[in-house]
Amino acid sequence: MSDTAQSSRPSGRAGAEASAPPEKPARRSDATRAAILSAARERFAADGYERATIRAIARDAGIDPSMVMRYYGNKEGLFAAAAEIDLGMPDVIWLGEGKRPLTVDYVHGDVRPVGVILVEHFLDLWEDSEILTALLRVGVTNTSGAERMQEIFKEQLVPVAAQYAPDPESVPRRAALVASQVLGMALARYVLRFPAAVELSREEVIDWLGPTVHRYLTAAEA
Amino acid sequence: MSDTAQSSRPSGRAGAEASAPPEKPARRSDATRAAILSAARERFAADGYERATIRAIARDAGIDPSMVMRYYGNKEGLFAAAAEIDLGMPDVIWLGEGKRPLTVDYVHGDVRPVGVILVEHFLDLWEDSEILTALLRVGVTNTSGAERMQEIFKEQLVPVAAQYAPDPESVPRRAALVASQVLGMALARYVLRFPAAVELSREEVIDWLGPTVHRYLTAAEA
DNA sequence: TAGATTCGCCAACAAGCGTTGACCAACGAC
DNA sequence: GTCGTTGGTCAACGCTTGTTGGCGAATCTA
Repeated sequence: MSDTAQSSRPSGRAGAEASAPPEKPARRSDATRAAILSAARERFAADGYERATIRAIARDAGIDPSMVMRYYGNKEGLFAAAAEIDLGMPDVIWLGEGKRPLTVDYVHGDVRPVGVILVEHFLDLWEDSEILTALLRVGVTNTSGAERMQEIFKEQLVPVAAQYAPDPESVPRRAALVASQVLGMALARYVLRFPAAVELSREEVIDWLGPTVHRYLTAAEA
Repeated sequence: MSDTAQSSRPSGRAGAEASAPPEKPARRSDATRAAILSAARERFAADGYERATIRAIARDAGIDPSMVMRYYGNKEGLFAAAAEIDLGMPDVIWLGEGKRPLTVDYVHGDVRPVGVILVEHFLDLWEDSEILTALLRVGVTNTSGAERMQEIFKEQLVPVAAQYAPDPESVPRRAALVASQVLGMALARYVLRFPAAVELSREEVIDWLGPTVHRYLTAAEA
């Protein structure tokens, strides 16, 4: 409850600057907010939802627990804010036409099979930040965490699958298959830390999973 | 602390019966113990470690919370007892020699590719009981849960991989790859419940994952 | 029948949780 | 300088958790 500031945007700062993002007050407490969010991601990633206590997060951020409540309403709200994720899926286009369709990743100027590009991209995502670990650890035991994962799957992975599936009706199925393999490797490697999965080199993971993902996306149905 | 009964096994019941399993006192409270264990598995599967409270488990089992402590020492002990799992991996042998090695499952008299047999077996495991769901939900946020999964992986899945890997040195890697795909599908389908993964028919899962698992086990390295 | 043991319930504990509201200090506008 | 707004701390609340010890009833042993 309470909007933090409902009747207090009369003066010059609110709607006068750039108009691309509708609102950006730039408050004095932004540093604190960011510290809370960062600490929350760390704790959620390390401990999951229940054991990541607001008190511990506040301690990590160097502030009082009540600040968390003030800025994010409650624990659910804090998690929702911390689990705001953009997978940044590579902007790819279809190049091949025969048996081995290729794609180009505009950002990296890469021309390789989709499967390989995607697996590499996911490895980067999981290793560059702990936010996906947090989401997975929470999603497994928390309803709203699982719903968040479903949204991300639907809004960010399905569209990629739609570019490659030979049959539009099979798109969600294919996306689910890709998710199962990618999430499964993340689970074994970054969450459960199976030694044999951790010891796989980046190249090995790409070489083994790339073709699998590629097949899930592009192969004719059984 | 306290062994439940340290100086109280003098009389005739203890070591007198069948000698195959070393000890089987057959206590009067076995029904209660079983009820607790069953309720615990349900709760751990549904809620994960933290939210599966001893009080809730006791309520489900229709007894007092203190009974749980008496019989299993503490919550950790209860989980350890509830997570005692035998995957019952099919007793398989190598039949093929060319490109498509086959196996026979002695129990079912089945002759098909290993990948298919394994995927089918895991589907049965996940659907016939909630114990694997419990283990996965707990393993993701709880250290001893994760360790339990590592043990099961090492003792029950790696030996299967050892029968098929062309190179003995690659066995753990291949087992990890298989685990990543099988666990990933279980995660998407039974834990996170991605609609697209839930809607896959049993046959579709087998047709898509079977070849993947088969390749992870038997293909030459990249 | 007498005694010991097992089984179960009850009441309580110390600790930790999310959350709240009162209060003080710094800042910005006029 | 004054005053409203914001940023932050402190102490406490009601509740739930894992865990403990005592006590009565049922059961087994003899």
